[in-house]
Order: sequence, then C-alpha cells, then structure tokens
Amino acid sequence: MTTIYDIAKATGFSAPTISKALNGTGHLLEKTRKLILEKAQEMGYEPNSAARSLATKRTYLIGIIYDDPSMQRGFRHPLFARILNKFKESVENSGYDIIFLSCHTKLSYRAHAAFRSVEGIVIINGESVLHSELEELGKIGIPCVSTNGVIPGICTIIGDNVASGYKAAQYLVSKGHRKIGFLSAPGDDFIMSAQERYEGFCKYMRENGISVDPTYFEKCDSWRVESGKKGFEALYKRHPDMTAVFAVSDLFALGVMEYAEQHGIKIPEQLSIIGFDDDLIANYTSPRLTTFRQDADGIATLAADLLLEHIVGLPVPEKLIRLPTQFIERDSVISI
Amino acid sequence: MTTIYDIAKATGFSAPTISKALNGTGHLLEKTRKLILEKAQEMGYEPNSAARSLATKRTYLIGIIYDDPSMQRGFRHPLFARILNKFKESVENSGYDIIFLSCHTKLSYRAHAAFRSVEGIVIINGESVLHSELEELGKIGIPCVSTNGVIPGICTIIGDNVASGYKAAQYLVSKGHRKIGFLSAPGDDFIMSAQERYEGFCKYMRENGISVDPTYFEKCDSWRVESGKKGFEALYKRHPDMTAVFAVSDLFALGVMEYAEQHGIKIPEQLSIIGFDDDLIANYTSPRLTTFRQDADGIATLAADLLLEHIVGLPVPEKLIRLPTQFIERDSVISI
DNA sequence: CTGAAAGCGCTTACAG
DNA sequence: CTGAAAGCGCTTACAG
Repeated sequence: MTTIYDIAKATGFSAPTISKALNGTGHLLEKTRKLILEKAQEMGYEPNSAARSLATKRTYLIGIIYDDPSMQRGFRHPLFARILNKFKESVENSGYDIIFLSCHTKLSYRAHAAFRSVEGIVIINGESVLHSELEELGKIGIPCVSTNGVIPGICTIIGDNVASGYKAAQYLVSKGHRKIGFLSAPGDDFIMSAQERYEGFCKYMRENGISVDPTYFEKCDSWRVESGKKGFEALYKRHPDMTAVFAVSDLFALGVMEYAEQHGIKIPEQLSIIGFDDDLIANYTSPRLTTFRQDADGIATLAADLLLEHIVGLPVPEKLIRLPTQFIERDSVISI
Repeated sequence: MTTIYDIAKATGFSAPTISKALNGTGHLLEKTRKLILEKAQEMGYEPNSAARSLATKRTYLIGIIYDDPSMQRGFRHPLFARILNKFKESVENSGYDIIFLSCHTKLSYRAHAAFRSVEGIVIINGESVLHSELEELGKIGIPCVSTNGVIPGICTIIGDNVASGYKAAQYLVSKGHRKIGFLSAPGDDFIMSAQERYEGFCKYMRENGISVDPTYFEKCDSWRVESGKKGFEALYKRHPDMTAVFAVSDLFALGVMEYAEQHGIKIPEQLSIIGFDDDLIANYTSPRLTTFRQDADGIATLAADLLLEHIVGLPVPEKLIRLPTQFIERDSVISI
C-alpha cells in the first residue's frame, strides 16, 4: 500500500501538498499537481478510507436496515429487493457505499451504525418486533428515512395502500362481485400496509353503500405462501359462496391458487383473485394474476435523494410520503 | 460521540488501559476492568471502526462483487441472491460486514477494494466483460473466492453443471425423448455454466450412442425471459417435431411456455421441458416445472468459510470445487 | 497492573 | 504556492 508519504518522498513535496493535489483542493502550481498525480498513478496509490474518515469525519457510508423475518425471502423479496437495488444505485452515484446494519444480542442497530460511523440510515424492511430499536434510531440525530414502517421522527416513503385497497374494491364491485374475501397479513403500529389496504377497501364499500361483513376478512400469520393458503382455507370454509378474493400479497394469491387447484375450484370461473406486488411470477401463473405494482424505483430514488439532502444539512420533511401504485389488470378476475 | 479519552478522563485511567479493558486484552485488575466497562456503558461509548482499522490494519470488511448485467434481476436473481443471503449471514456471524465493490469509469474493483481496505473479496456474480479487472483481483494478493466464473488464481465454488446436463439428458432419454432441443445462454472463458451443461448433455448422449444434432442447439443472447422465448422460436422453426427441450434457466423455460401458449403447443403433451435454478416460479407454472436446484447455501457457506480461513492465513486450495445439484422432478416432462 | 510514547494514513488550519 | 504542526480515535510495544 503506497501512502501519501511515499509519494511525498518520491516527489520531494510534503504530505499536505500531495493531499491537496490528490483532492484538487488548495492552490497548487499546475505543474506540481500534474507531477504528483502522475507519480501517484505510477505508484498505484489508492486513498485509505479509514484514515480519511478519521480526519474528515465523513465515511460516505449509508447504513441499510433490511431484515425480512416475515416473508423470509431475503434479497428476493418482491418489493424490498427492488427498492434496495435502486437505492443502492442512487447513493452509489453520489459516491456512497452501503453497509447492512444488523441487530442481535451483541449488537444493536444503533451500536452498529455508530461503529461504522454511517452518515445516514435507510430502513427498507425492518424487523417489526424491534420498534424500540428503530425508534431509538429516530432519536440519535443521524439522518434516517424509511420505506416501510412509520416511525416517529423519521421521514417515510411508501406506496399508497389506502388508494390501492380502494381501487381493488372498486374494480371487483364493477365486475359484479359482492362476496369478496380479504386476505390480510401481520402488521402493527409500525408496519401497516395490510391494514391500510383493508381500510381503503372498506372505504370504497362504505362510500357506495355496500356493507362489509367482517367474517370475510382473514389475517394470515406470515407473508409466506403457506400462510396465504391456510388463511384462504379458513375463509373458504366459512364462505364457500365467495366469488372473489383480494390478497395483500402475490404470494398469498399463489397459496389461494394452490388450494383452489387441490379442491377443484376453478380460477377465475368460480373465484376471481387480485394480488399485490407484481412479483415476476404474477405474469406466469395461469390465469395470469391481476395485481398492483408499487413504484419501487420512485420510492427508492426519493428515499435516497431525501437522505442525501438530509446528510448535507438540507431540511427534510419529517412526514409520510405516499407514492401511487399501478393497477395491473390481467386475467384472474372475471365479471359475474 | 464519546471516545476512549472521555472514559479515561471520567475514570482517571489512561487511554491504553481503557482500550485494554474494552477489548479484554492485557492484564487488568478485575475491579479496574469492571469500573471502566460500567463507565463506558453509562457514557454510551461505541468504538470507532475507522480509528481501530487504522491502528490494527483490520477492517472486518468483505468486498462483494455482485453485478447482474445478463439477467438484470439484481438482488432477485434466482441463484446469486440466495448465495448472497447465506454468504452475508455466514460472514456476519464471524463479525464481518459486507460492502459492494463497484466498477465504473471512475473506480475499478481493485481501487474500490483498496479504498475500503476490504480483507477479502467474493465474486458472486461478476460482469463477464470485465475479465481483466477480475484477473487483476487474483493478483493483488488479497484473499478472493468466486461462486461464479473461473478466474486464474482464484478458488471457485460452483454447482456441478456437467453432471446436471448429464442427468437431464439421461432423464429425457429414459422418458423416450430423442429430439431434444437445448436452449443455452451467453458465456465465455470465465462464465461457463451453460457450456458445461451442454457438455454433460452431450456426454450422456455419446456414452449411449445417441448422436447429437447441433442444429438442436440454440444459444440465447441474454439470460432473460424474452431471450429464451426468441431462442426457442428459432429452435422450433427449425425443428417443429422436437418433443422436449432442456433450458439452462427457468426463465428460458418461461419463455418457452409463453411461446408455446401463443402457438397452441401443449405442454407437456406436445413438448416436455426441463429448466434450471428452481426459481420460486417453477413451482407455480402450469404444468409445474421440472428443474435443477443448486445448493446455494452449501456454495455460500463453503465460500465464506474458505475466504475467512484464507484471511486468517490458512492455506486455501486454488482450485475448482463443484457441489452437486438436486434434480427436482415435477410435471413438465412426460413419457412418449 | 498501569501508563507515556509513538504510530496508523490522512487533512486542516495556519505560517511563511 | 508550499510546508511544519497538530489532530482524528484507537492500539501496540515498551517501561516501570
């Protein structure tokens, strides 16, 4: 590893001068700068981030919270992986690297963030059980944004769940459906996407004088396929005359299809389905799945921009920003 | 940010003593250690990794090369995302963090690795076009493993492609198929998985006296669904009497299914298919797709273990390690 | 058992 | 325009 001092020795200039030449700061003779740059190149010099960070107090590191306990698909999560992809790309374009913050017995998110001196944090998919940890994050003064749960004091950018639920209800009703099952998912005061979709669903019904029977609602106990299947089974046993179901996840829709196939329920002839997320798979089931697509790129870009602005000291709204989702009509819903 | 000096001042001990207490090194009075630890806790002390790295020359950072130009699914890649998940988990258990190495006009993999002082590098999914970059990595002396392409001087752990191709041929032939299309993918001297699968395929045929007609082979021009579809179209136009096709990727199989549906080809009645990767989707197409599953966890764990051993100075074999794949028989192949 | 000194590689005022 | 000095937060020999 060549250091700045090696270059100093080789060129006869002092370390500060080398530093200035390398960073393009200060006023140096063009000739000096050129000579130093050439020598640095020749000697294969690369700056050392640890030393630089120590001196400048800047690490160009963004901490990522990405834990997927509920769906357990890790980096293959249909929404959060897309957000992560784009977020990473965005911050890298500004010279930042990302680092994953972990949280276990020997290390908290906060401790990890402090250890690596990250300049900002994005909560892409947080362990819901760790509220207190996450709220703590909101307090330590380090810039933070969230693309998932809503945490006091942290700016959150998410898809418009209420509008999506509203749209689903509207669409199904327009197709003549009235006995509509709702397959929901775990959530709490922090992660509310499923609840909000139900809220929007009920809102449409209410506005249009259609009563909502709470026994048509079923909350699955995880975001996994099997949970969707199990949830649908419960729903179906209560209401075999149900004509449609809105699942808050494509994976649940898969579970429904699986159950339907095993029990001779024809889709969409006997049962229409709407999913959520537009997983790649939604385009290849049969029938192809009608679903909602969240604006992952929009969410990620906005989150990155706001976080970066926050880092350089610009004011950031501490509020909830909702981006529209896109309704994707395919073949899993029919008119009755 | 409380530093070691703050604790020194607060307790009356010197900085080195604080350091020893915090790290559990040296010989200190139990009483002293306890007092310091309590004070540190109370003051919310967290070590600073940049300062520590500078002093110890250890960063506990692993550089990840993960670029997916060919399939363009980023973190949702059916194989590499699974490897990344498990690899991350493995190294984190040993106290390491991962950081993604990027490679563009203003930064090479090598420069990025040097800047962040990573202690080791894993090439999970390298830009194939950047051979020279990757080979350079093999030379700079920093511990390196690969789970994808084969690079001179770098230990590589991959699935057993030859055996998989062999198995596919054997299975198809046992079901009576003789006119078998082979849908291959881009590759080169570095990334050879598709070629190797064809090699194994031909090997079985050769060993069993079945001639292989090269016009039944088609190389798609990316790993994407559309390329698979296009590739199959070419194949099908040459050989409408083909009874089966082996696609080196589930995504290609999806393309085949799409083409088949649009052209009234019944699957599996008129055309049997085998895919590769066991993407989630393979279990939900209709018919459900027969495919191969790579041992991503095994590959990742082995890669992590070898890399970590290499980092602490243990000898690591500079060779190619092949892990068996699992053949998953579902419903997309019939006997004829 | 504890501490004074030096150093890791870089940058930032401050002189000249 | 260039450099001497000090400091970022931590650790490692080395004394005592």
